Formats: sequence, C-alpha cells, structure tokens
Amino acid sequence: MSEAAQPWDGARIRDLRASLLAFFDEHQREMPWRETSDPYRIWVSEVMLQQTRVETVVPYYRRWMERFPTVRTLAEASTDEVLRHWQGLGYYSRARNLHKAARELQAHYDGALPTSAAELKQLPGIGDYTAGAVASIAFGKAEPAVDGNVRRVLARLLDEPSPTAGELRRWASALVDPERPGDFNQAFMELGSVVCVPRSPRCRSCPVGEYCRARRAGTQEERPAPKTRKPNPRIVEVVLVLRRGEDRNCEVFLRRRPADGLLGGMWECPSREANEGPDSGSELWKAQVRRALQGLLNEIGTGSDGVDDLGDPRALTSVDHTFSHRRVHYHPFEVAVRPGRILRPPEGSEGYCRWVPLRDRTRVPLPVAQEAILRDLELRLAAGASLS
DNA sequence: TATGCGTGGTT
DNA sequence: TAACCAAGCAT
Repeated sequence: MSEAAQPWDGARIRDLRASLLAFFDEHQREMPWRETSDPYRIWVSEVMLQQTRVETVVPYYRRWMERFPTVRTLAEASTDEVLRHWQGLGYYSRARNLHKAARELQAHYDGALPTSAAELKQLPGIGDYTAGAVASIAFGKAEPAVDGNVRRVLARLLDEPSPTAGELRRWASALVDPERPGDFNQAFMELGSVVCVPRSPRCRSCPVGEYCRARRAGTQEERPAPKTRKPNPRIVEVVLVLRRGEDRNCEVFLRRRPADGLLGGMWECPSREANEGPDSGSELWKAQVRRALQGLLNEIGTGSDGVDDLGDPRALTSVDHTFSHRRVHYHPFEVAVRPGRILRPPEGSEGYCRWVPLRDRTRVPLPVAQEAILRDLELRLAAGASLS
C-alpha cells in the first residue's frame, strides 16, 4: 500500500545500513548468546527474550544451557524439568512450545533446525519475529525481524503514529542489510533499547537521527501512539495449604494445573475463586472460606476425613500477585492432617497431584505467588509458630 | 484485529 | 500507588 510513506532511496538505505552497523560494531552489549553461532542457542535466546528484558533472561539462559545444551537433551527432558528451568520467567507456554518443538525436530529432523523463516514459523512458539530473528542471526538470511524496538524506531523515523504490522514488515524488509542481516536486525533492536527508548529518547546520540521525521517534527515522544488497555480484573482466591507433618520436614499437597491457559502445567496448592474478600464482613468471609476449603477437599477426593480443625483453619499471610491480565489476592489457609491418619491422592490421579516435601519443592515448577505462599509457611514452621 | 498469557523494573 | 512496558505468540 503506502509505498510513498517510505522516503528512502537506494543511497539513503545504504547509508542507514552503514550507520546502524557501525553503531552496533561500536556499542553492542555483551550477551551470552552473542558468543555462539549454534542455531539452537540462538533460538532459545530469542524465545526467552519474547516480552522479557535482557538482564532478566541472562541467568535463565545460562542455567538452561547447562542443563539442555542441545535439541536432543531438551527433547528427552520431562515437562516438569523444562518448566522448572523456566520458573519465574513467565509466559510458560513459551517453555511448553520450545519443548514440543524440540521433540518434533528430534523426531523428524535429527534435531536440526530448518534454515528458512517460513519453515521456522511452522514450529510452535515461533512467529514472524522469532522466525526472522533466527533465520537472519543463525542462518544469514535477509529476513526482517520486527519487535517492539523496531516498531518504535520505524514509527519515529517515519513519524507514523500507528503503523500496521504489514507496513512495518515491508519497511524492515527494505532496510535489512543482505550482507549482514543478523547484525543489522540486532543493531536495529539495540538502537531501540539503548538510544531510541520509549521515554526521553537520546536523540543527540542517534546514529540515524538525520533521517528521523519525528525528531524533526518534535513528536518523538508521541511515536508510536500508546495502545488502549483494559483494566485488570481483581480476583480473590482461597488457597488450601494442606500439610502432613509438623515441622519444616512436612509435606504439602500440590496439584498440577491443566496444560493450557494461565500457568499451564505449573504446580500449586489447590485453590478456588471467592466471591468477595475479607472486607465484606468477617462472618460472611469465614463461612465462605470454610465452604471453599471443604469444596477443595471434596475436589481432591478426601472429604474432611483425616483433616483437623476445618472449623477454624489457620490463616497464613495473604499474597497479592499481578498477572498479565488479572490481579489476584491469595488467601492461604493452613489445614493439617491429623497425626496417624493417612490422606492419599485419589486413585488414578498419579502425576496430577502429589504430596511434596516442603524443603524439596524445587523439584516441581511453582508459580511465583505459590512459592511465596510456601516460603511463608516454611518460615512459620521454622520459627515454631505452628506449635502454639 | 482483539484478547489472553507472567514477571519485574521504571517512572 | 498505579500505569507502563519489555527481542511476541496463539487463537
């Protein structure tokens, strides 16, 4: 469509490429995945970097490569172990898709990645951006890679408030340097994350400032235009912290969430949504808590048999957690199994729920909020607070 | 095209 | 405190 929106002729394109590559050669930051040409490692880094900051990714990337150095080692690992190495990074479907893709590659292509962007895009978890990034960085293909940085830089260069994905892709395709496509794409992103930042961009240090329409117009702070967001709903959840044993050596009852959706495949204490929080009236709240806990016990197939003192469960420290699209106020309640009674996970549910030693909980992947709940429990038990 | 999907840092 | 946002993908 609007070819006219792209003001660059051949000479300017060559100059833009040279300026960006010179900037990259001079100012690029050190990153562990820039020390390798292994397509697998570059792929993993790109997936980890989706919606995630470089500094956050680095330690995860190092641990990942120590444990899963090849497609094969990843393909042969269990879902739990894969998710454990992703624990805390968020967007857990990335880990599940990476695992699934590794198994496909190992099964059909002897563990080798395809080299074209179109083929890469067929793999789960690889979209337009990641396909272009891996194809250009690992395989030297002249493919565009439009991430949030590139989108912002292009919107400013052309002073376009809301460029479409198609426009961005066309502009980036025209710009990418066929001689050094991987370096060019990384240079574009590096510029966005170091110089052409969202607020207060450092235009005086910009290597391509002479081509920037927004800078000339003084509109760089307004490009691109912000997206509208829906407010996050606030949810209250009652959490059943079922404990077997008296001290830090106790076990807790955990179950695995369904493979899809929020925190898919992660483990947690059983919980259910409440209608209202504790502010809505103490007696009402207490009754609701008892009903929720009893319902959870029924769900996991135990009833109240063997469970102590459900009439007055012990409230633990509440935990607030913000997810990408909701805010949850967790109210954990500690329920102890009466000594001498044996409470078993329901038959046929093996692998779906289990007792886990509190001190060994790193063996299962836990969401951040669940880890906070269990850490609080551990501290209380260590302090002897449960012996009152 | 719009929405769901984590977490942590910055302002 | 709350809003914003970061090397996006799937549906």
